[in-house]
Amino acid sequence: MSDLLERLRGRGWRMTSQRRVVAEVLDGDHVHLTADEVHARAVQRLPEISRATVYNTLRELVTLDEVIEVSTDGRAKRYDPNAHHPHQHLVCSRCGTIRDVHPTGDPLAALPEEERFGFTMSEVEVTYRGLCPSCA
Amino acid sequence: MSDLLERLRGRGWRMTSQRRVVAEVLDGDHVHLTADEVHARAVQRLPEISRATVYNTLRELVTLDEVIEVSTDGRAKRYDPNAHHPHQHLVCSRCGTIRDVHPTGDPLAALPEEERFGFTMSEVEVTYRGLCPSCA
DNA sequence: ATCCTACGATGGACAGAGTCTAAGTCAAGA
DNA sequence: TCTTGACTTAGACTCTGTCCATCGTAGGAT
Repeated sequence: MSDLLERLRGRGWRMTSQRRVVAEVLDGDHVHLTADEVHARAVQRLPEISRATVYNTLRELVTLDEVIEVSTDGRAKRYDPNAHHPHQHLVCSRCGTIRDVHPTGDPLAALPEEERFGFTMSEVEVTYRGLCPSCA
Repeated sequence: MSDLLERLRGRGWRMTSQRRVVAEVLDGDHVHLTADEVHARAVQRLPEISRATVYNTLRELVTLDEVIEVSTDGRAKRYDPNAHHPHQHLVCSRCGTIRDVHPTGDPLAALPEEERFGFTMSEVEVTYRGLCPSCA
């Protein structure tokens, strides 16, 4: 993650304690936190940090492709720091747990030319749903 | 869609004018409307219908697998009446247009056993993203 | 080391999407 | 026709996220 801080600095990011803390929180464990969860953890380390700053910082990290935004449930978006290894998500329909998974093959290839309607394809997002072992 | 009304009646649904109107709106053109868009169209036909009723009815239709809930943009959920033909979605990253598409093969098959982490798989949701001809 | 200033942080108001509740209404079976 | 529980309503409320005016400070210039 010091990598991340380095990269950001290299891109002209002004390094503030708030931004550092947000980056550190994301680096913690590779879970998929909501913005408010990130905020809650950030507050542990830097009590004055505001919600707006966390939202702003997350938005920037997404723009810079350092973090992926995932919305698996139509409620709060979740932030996935594992942005440099292409992967998809497996979600438990009951408890909402999210796991990163790696399907075989290129999912884009499954869409035949005549089903692309002249679109310029750029990405595919796959969400597998089911029950996790504890919920099943 | 009269089919739908029949099926719902068969399942013990109390048939009210509000529910009928919501079903008719969904049957209109096969676009992917948000709940508030459904409400706006329902009001044309039944001015007193309330937002809460539209939300309730949509939720029930989703529970009964008569309509699919799609959240492609992390904002308002959209409702897809094409629930009886399995399909996926192609979304324009700029204008948000959604098209139903039919990939080849079973997307579930792409997830190898060892990547399922003991989950009982039930469905896969694939969203292709790109620019539509008008936006490209 | 200090000064400047533009970029970033703050918090509180605001907005969009959706849910809940208490009270009123009505579909459909007796 | 009567009855009753399911359905509807309006509006308050919650949750997620954005905006704005103001204040603070990182980091280059001196």
